[in-house]
Amino acid sequence: MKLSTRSRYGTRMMLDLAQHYDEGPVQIGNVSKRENISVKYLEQLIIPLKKANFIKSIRGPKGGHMLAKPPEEITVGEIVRVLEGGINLSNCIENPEVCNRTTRCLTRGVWEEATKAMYDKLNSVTLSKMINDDSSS
Amino acid sequence: MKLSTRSRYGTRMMLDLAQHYDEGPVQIGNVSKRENISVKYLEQLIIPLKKANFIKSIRGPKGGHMLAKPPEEITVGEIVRVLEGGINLSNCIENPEVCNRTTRCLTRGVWEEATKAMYDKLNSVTLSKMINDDSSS
DNA sequence: TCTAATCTATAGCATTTGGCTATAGTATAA
DNA sequence: TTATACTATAGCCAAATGCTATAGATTAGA
Repeated sequence: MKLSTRSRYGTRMMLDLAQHYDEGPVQIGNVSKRENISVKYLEQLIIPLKKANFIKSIRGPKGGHMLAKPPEEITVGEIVRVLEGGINLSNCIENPEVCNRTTRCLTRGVWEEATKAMYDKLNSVTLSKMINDDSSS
Repeated sequence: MKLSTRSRYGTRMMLDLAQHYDEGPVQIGNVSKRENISVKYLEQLIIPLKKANFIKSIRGPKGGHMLAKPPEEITVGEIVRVLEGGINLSNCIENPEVCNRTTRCLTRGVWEEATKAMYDKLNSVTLSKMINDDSSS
């Protein structure tokens, strides 16, 4: 019942980009140093985030990555949804055949509701909110 | 980001026991047949549930297992907490050294809040509620 | 035009975790 | 005393995770 490092590292990267928003493109190597995450791993996380239109990239020398929209318009929930494999606590929703007759549906609803509660919370937090709420910066 | 089968199977077993509450001890073999879960796997799940005082067992022939308290006093959240390994989306709470300086604490709070939101929901659902809410029974 | 600095894509692998099975018991009602 | 239950621990296979490596494509600037 852990979030994958994809989500957690990806969120940290997005937060790093948010902190350097308006400073032009940020090189992935710099994010790597600051966040202590391998360049190659970050590169993998960038791909889906670009496809989801959260990051835009500029190629060539002096290129780099930056948020595709302002930090107040990106929520943690969106980032997690993009990076995490599935978004449900159980997969009996997509695959009803894993249920047996006796307690079918009895447990399903709870897992759905709990998943929703979690994402509702994550959706309520934007990158700018995270930065502003930080008391140590 | 899936719940383990321990939690899901364990919840189904508890639900099964709840449905046969007041019928005397339930043999693990019967739960196994009804829920289509291996006896040996169920036996493993019973141990922690007994330690947490959610199940009591009677040995010998005609023995079996039963809920240690009424279904309305047991919540899904309690069951999941007992059966799931960790209860947090991230383990940077217990192990602060996995955090790096730059974004320390910035992300931690979100994971904590989302975890709490999920458990708040699970804690609000009792076994009896699940049975009564079922429209197909 | 060339090239260094960057981003892109895919494959692969080592470790961990999850999910389950097997073995060897212990306890007890009939 | 024995069949029917429950208890405890070890081990194994498969899948997922977390990361690394290799090869290549793009492009601003000299």
